[in-house]
Amino acid sequence: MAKKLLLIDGNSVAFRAFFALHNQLERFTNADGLHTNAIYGFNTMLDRMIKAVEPTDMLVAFDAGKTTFRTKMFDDYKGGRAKTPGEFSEQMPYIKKLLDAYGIQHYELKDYEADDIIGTLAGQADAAGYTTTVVTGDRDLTQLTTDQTTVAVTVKGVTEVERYTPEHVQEKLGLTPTQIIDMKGLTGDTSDNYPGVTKVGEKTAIKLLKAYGSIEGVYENVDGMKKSKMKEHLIEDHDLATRAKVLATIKRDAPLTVGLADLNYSGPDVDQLTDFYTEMGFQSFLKKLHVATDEPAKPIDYTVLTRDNLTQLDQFKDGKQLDFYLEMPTPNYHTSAFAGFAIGADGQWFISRDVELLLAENVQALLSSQTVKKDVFDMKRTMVGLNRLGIKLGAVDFDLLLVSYLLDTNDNSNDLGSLAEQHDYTELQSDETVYGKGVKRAIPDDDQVFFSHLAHKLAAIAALKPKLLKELTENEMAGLYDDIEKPMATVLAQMEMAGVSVDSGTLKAMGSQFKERLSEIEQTIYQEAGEEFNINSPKQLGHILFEEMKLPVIKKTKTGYSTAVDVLEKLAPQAPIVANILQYRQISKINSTYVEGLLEAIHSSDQKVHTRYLQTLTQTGRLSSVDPNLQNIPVRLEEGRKIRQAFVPSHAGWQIFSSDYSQIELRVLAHITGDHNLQQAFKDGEDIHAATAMRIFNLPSAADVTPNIRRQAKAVNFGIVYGISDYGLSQNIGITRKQAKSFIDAYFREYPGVKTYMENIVKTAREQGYVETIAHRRRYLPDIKAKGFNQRSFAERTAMNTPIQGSAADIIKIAMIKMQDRLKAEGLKATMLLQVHDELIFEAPKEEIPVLEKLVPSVMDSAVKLDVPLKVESHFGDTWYDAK
DNA sequence: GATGTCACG
DNA sequence: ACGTACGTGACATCC
Repeated sequence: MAKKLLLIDGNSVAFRAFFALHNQLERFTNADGLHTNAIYGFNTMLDRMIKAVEPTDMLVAFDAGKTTFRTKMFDDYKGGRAKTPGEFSEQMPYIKKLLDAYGIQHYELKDYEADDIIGTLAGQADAAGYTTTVVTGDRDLTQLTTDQTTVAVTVKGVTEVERYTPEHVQEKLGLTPTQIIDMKGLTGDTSDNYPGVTKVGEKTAIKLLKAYGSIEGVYENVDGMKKSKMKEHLIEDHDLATRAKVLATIKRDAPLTVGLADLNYSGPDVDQLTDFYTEMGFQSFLKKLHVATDEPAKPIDYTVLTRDNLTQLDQFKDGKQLDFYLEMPTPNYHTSAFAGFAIGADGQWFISRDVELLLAENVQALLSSQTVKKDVFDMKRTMVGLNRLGIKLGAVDFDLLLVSYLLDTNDNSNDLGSLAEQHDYTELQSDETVYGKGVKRAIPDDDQVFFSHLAHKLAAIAALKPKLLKELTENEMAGLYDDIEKPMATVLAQMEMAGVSVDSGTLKAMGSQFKERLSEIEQTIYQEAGEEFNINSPKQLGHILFEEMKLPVIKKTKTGYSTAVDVLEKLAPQAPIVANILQYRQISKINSTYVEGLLEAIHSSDQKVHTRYLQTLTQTGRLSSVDPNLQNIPVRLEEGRKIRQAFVPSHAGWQIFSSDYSQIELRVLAHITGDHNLQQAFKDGEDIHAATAMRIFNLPSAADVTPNIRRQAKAVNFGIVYGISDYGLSQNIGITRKQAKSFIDAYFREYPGVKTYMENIVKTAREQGYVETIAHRRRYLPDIKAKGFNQRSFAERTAMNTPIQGSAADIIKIAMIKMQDRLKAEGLKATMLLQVHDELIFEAPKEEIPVLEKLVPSVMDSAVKLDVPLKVESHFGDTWYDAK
């Protein structure tokens, strides 16, 4: 196995940890009065790094004492430093004790600093082909960076690190890692108290090194430099620079008495660590430790169900409730195999791997019964799964997944075990623990292991039901659950099962056209660039555009030059290659995601795609769609829109019918803010963007609203919904920040109710910790009180946006439930297929189209009663493309 | 697995 | 001065 070495600069990280938690110094003491903040912080860092690196070998290096070869060389090395606080020193022995419990080597060497130990080992590790990570709080160690050695420097506290690779050093400083030593030589180091060349700081040093490569190079050329103060200083301080370089150079050949062979890391000694945490009073680590150490599952009673004992289930016939769980090993329940099931109540659990047993008459009767209530985890998944076996699931009472999502959208997991644990039910292991993860994930062969896991799942559902339903009622969300989300799950299951027919012939034809065009554009681009490269690689593309072709850099990303559309659009006039790249990107996106991706998703059995709507994912209450995502099929640009021609009705003589809410979010805004002017505009049926334009730009008549002015007003309207900032608006429509600010001020002046609402909703969020939608859907916003401006601002914008986006989601969900009822009640063949946030898409026999044209809008616009009217527009045609 | 990019509302 | 629009998912690249 590949060796991965983690080297930690003990003193430096401990010191960082001490100061990161310095303001909490008095909170962090154990029963004996020992300060523990540095130990705690060190442990946190250790856990994170071990998790991130997954090292096979580890060592923590410490400084040995006051004197080192550096102080021998220069008395005042690290002189003038403030005395180490006693509260810090007292913790050092315990950090070493912590390391012992972790089974991690630690080492110090007389006359050498921790850096030198690390430098030496990292060098040996590179030579031996290890991958090495160095953790330190000291930027100087970045000189150790190589292709195999990454240096992670702590920033802000100890848990966040900046990773230096040779590329990152190059990008940040424009230097190679070894040139960092020369830089330190030129600049000196005030914290280590040694001077370099007078008046030479980082900037000057980098410039010199870029020109001459090294300190030696600088001095070889110093005579030829033109006369300047800098030249004088360089000559005058030559000795200082030479000495500083030696001081800054980390030893790669310290006489260590440990070697790579001694560093094997195989995990902590849990007993020893438990004792240590107990001594330190680290409750949270104690808890984590015992969660992390896969405790064996608690024994649980269950009965293996067979053909011979099926009648035992008849005891539940007259029962009021029954727990049921159907295990499918992969996420996509439209295609997953069946691994088994569990059924029962009140601690009587019946388990089997054989889902055929569910087809037995008495079992089917229980599942489809309208009087025997079922408690499950993920009813939609269960319904679709059972449907594949030809079984209906009737009368679901409690869906643990759905309820726990509603209670807190933040901690939603799709794993029953993790979810149960979040609600303090710890007897159920996670699927990852029992089944494994990644390629190793598999249903256990061992019946005992698998069956007890399934039995535990039922036990968890049963145990959590009363508690969670009580919380739901306390939070006024019982109605949301009973009247919206639960029926919604059934409707969604039906839509998913129905699926949408996709004409693969159309897609394939489009695909070959796209491929042809792509290779043409590709050749043009290569010619314009003068070389071949991977256009899909932002890294290579950035190199070509900004280094080879020297185009101006407009925006940078974390890792390099940004090549996003807005950047490329600005560059397009300067070089023809840019327009071609944009074209290439557009087509390649359409082809890979929507032609090839969609073709992959077509079920060969019925030539349809069956998406899965994720009902318990978004923070606002919207749905999301995966596998394939049918909520982002292109529409804005004609090129992509053509993809919709491949979405066709599943029967001859049928058509696609679509209805969408017009401006639903702005209508919701008008409703919940109660703003008179905004409400009036909708009541009068005005063009809302034009109306806003007239108001904020103070235009006398509708004739004065030019398309451009309307576009700007539209952006302001959107901005308001998103929780506006002047900067955001200015970026969006390309105006100055000041102009944007004046637009916003004007908006709030004209719509004062909106202003009051925005102020109040943020205040409410701060006071109660959450915001809610018209259907009482909650979103908790813990960051609303965050110290960081950025975090807090984000939470504030979210507080403004969520009630709007979320209420719109509530409305269309209600409409969908009513719609499905009406289709059935009216005896229509029309089928609801898709939901795209504010629109519903159906397929129907041509004859039913006139019916739908009346029925769908009337159901949608009467779904809820708002203070403003809801408006719905409809379209239809032979394909989704034509329903426009 | 993270990152950048781009498709949608 | 902070550094930004809200909510999603899929793909390709590169480590």
